Amino acid sequence: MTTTQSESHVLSKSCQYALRAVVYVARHASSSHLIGAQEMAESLEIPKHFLSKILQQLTRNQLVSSTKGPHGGFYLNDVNELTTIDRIVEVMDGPGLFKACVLGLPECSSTHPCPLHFEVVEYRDGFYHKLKRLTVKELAQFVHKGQIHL
Amino acid sequence: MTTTQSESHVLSKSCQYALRAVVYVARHASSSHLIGAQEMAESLEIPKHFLSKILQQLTRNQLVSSTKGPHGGFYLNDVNELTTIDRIVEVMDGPGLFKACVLGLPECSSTHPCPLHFEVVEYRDGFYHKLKRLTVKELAQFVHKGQIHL
DNA sequence: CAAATAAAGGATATATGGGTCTTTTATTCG
DNA sequence: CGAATAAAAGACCCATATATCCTTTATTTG
Repeated sequence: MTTTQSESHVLSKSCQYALRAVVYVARHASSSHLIGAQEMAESLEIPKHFLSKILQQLTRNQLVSSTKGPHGGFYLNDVNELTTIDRIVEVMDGPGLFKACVLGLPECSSTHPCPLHFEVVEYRDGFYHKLKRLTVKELAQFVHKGQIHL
Repeated sequence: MTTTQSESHVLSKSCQYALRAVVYVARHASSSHLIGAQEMAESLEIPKHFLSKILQQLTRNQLVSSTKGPHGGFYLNDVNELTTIDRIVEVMDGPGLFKACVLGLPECSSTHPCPLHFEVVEYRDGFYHKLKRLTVKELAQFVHKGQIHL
């Protein structure tokens, strides 16, 4: 009797790492003091090379900024700080996530719904709109307060 | 520039298949007319052998009933029909899903929250409680109405 | 009982996300 | 300029979800 349970998750690990990294950068970096992938990987306990890949991807999509060389590293410019969380998710996990059917059907909408559609849309959409309204800057500020941790 | 987007999902494919299969059985099987994995796989366009495995797992956990041999197949007994959807999800994807942190942190709760915790708990919990209140029987009945499809 | 049927079960293959390693490019500083 | 530093980029490996195949067990029917 082998009870195999597949792992499932709302956000991919890459995306989770990306969000934590961005918040970390928002909190610890400034234009005069950049943060390296090394330090970030250690603090957040994320595999270094994997994190580098993720930061690359974020940089390419202009969600974080970087410079090479000594004292180089990552930081957020004024535009980056106003990135909304849904953008990061979109870049990492693709645009399909917030539109996808719970049951995995290719066609599922209010005009052609799966049996679960009307039962659960509100949670998917609510989640989406929340992330759409939340900026990196705001999210990072939460960390100051109370017991909030990364 | 390789923009790798990992696919993410709330429910694993196995779980999605499981839910669709159970609803299919609820709608098409009766104690006098069982449904075979073959027919189900074709109708739902799910790989047959993979579906068989899933049905096995559901049967072992007594969420569906089955008999072997000619005219054998799957059906739901009175108890099976009252299974709530969250049970199926739990059996397929494990119990962790509805408790898991969005950011993947091992410790995350209202007393020790991640930055996103209070922003999104309501959607995770709302989703969970919805599935907890919904039975297979009820879900299957939705399919009768309107344009709902599997 | 024998043959046929279909689920149960186990072993194995494939695809993908996750993770590692090495080389190249850009930048800083002595 | 040359050495050191750190990101960018590409190749590669590993674990797991997904998918397939084959054998065994149970049940029905002639």
